Amino acid sequence: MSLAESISQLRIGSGPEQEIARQQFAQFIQKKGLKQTQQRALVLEVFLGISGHLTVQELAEQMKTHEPNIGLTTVYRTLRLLVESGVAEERHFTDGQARFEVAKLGTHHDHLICTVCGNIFEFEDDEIEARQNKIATDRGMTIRRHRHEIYAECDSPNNCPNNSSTQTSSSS
Amino acid sequence: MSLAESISQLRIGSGPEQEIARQQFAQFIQKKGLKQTQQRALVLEVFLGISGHLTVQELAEQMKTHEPNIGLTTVYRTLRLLVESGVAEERHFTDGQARFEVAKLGTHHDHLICTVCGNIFEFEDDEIEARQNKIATDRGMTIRRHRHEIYAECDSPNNCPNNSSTQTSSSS
DNA sequence: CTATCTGCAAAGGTTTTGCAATGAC
DNA sequence: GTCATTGCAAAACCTTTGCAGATAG
Repeated sequence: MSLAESISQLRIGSGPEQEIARQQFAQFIQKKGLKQTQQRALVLEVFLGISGHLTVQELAEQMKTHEPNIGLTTVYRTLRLLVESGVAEERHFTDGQARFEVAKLGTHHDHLICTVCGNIFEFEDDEIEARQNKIATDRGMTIRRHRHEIYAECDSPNNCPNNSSTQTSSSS
Repeated sequence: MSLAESISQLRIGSGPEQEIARQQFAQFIQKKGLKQTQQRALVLEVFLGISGHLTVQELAEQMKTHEPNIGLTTVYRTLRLLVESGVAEERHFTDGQARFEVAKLGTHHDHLICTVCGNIFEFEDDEIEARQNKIATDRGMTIRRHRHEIYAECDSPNNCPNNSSTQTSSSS
């Protein structure tokens, strides 16, 4: 089957993190009494293979290069399962679209978003994390999670790999 | 006209912050060659009068108590102008809906959200702001704005004024 | 074989757009 | 008088749901 071949191909070049994610998802599927299907495997592999913050549309596009018959609905449903299983994380930036990224367990990474080219960088700062904890504990509260997004303009567009493509019309 | 009367009424009780916002919006309108209309004034006044994070629907509802004929489209369009002018800020929490809040000029207020009672506190931390700036400038970027939300649980529910109800109003 | 899964189409909800009439300047 | 603005309806958009056929266990 070409679908199975695609999945095997995609697996080449994967690291230990991907392996953990696969096991995590497989366990989740079993525990819930669900079934392991080729479509789910494909969604997982494509998702793991792409590092970034993907919309469902972008993911579905990539998916279709491997299996044109895959339905948008399946991508949505599988993505929800991936979030439930802890493999993926769902985020909402300023546009109305949901974006998904690989959940990196333990490491908090926040986002620096370029308002010129839409590029998304990740950052982490222990000092900020520490101050956050203080802010919460000062009020007798315990942090569950947090979200930190910085929207900035790149001074030199060379920074941004995709400054000439996918422009979102903004002029001010 | 009842619309004008509504606007006048709404203005009563406003503080200096609202006055600044009005001027800012008026300047924006003029600079852009746009026109000052009663609908825009009403949207602005209702928006300024409500402290909180409102969806367009909620705002439109409030609007209709003053002027039933106002269209949802106008609310959307005016809200966009308010964001452009810097008077309002648009946010996206986990649901798909956009929420708007009054942009408090100069003072960055970030959010500490209690996951137990839904209360929203505001905080500000110079150290965090400084680290943010460094993160952006290190990559040759200039910060336009940022978004920092901490989700936490209150240890002692007494902290939270509205832990027993579902109020979203703040007491400052 | 049975229960889940898939893909299509249709529905759901939020936001945008086209257009004739209205209103601001 | 001119050009932006309004409100309605319709479209566009993202996401979910219903259903008959296909598939995993």
